[in-house]
Amino acid sequence: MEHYALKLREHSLKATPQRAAIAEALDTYGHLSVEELYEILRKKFASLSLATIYKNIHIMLENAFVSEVKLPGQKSVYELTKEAHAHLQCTNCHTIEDIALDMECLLSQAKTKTDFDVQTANLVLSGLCKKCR
Amino acid sequence: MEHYALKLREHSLKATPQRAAIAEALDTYGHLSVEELYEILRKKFASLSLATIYKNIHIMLENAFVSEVKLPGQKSVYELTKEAHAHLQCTNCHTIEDIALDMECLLSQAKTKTDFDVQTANLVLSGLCKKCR
DNA sequence: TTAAATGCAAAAAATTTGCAGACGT
DNA sequence: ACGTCTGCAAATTTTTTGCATTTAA
Repeated sequence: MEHYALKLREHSLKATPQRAAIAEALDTYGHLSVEELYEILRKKFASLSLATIYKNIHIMLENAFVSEVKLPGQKSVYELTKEAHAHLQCTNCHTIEDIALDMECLLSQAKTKTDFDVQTANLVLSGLCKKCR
Repeated sequence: MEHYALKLREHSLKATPQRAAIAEALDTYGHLSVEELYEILRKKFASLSLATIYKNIHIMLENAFVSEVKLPGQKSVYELTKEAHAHLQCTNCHTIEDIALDMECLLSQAKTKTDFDVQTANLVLSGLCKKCR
């Protein structure tokens, strides 16, 4: 997928096959933990090292190619960086869904109540998905 | 502080001195990581074990005596469970502040846009505090 | 008195580091 | 060709576990 190579270079990342595969996996699955990425990529690269995953996740976070999602009571998962959005997770089946929410109503409250100059918001909503309800 | 012993028992936790000290430290400092708790309590209990901190944080989470706060790019910190609230963290000095926000404006959006039955919200706002601005 | 908690040591899991050889640009 | 990346092995760091002893209720 030359497509991922391009995206990588746009973020000043050398386009190695391992990195393209990380990008592809995240694009396909949406949200993956380090361990999950490792298991998926191992099928493609028999000699893949976990250290490679860690090193790449780090540099990809620095370059904002991927973003970390911290879920309550679970390991972090990673996703390709997209426009800001919140996450919705089912407490039963643990499915994660992206959701675009207008945060303005919160930011205005925050502006009134604190002296902070708020720049970013990280929001995770938990509940029951349609199936598990 | 017999006060903390009572609170602990209300959450079905045996009131050991170590647990009361964890409660007191969290009450005093607001938000602490495992390592910070360990360093603080060690002054009071020379023989304190890190394992004791871990075991207690776990059971206190189960019993909702404490809550975990996951901050972007950092280790989790813990706080005494209070009514739901969001967190505000300075990206420069890393100070954490609690803030009560009315989330209704988000929950109504979520209700419209998804099939989830949303139960809880975890929100961390990041920005610059008054001093660091 | 009894179930549960502590502390210790060891084990396991997660993450990081250094380096030689391979590879992208 | 150069600087960076990969894979490996080892080192670190973080978290968990088992067990003997102590302790809260």
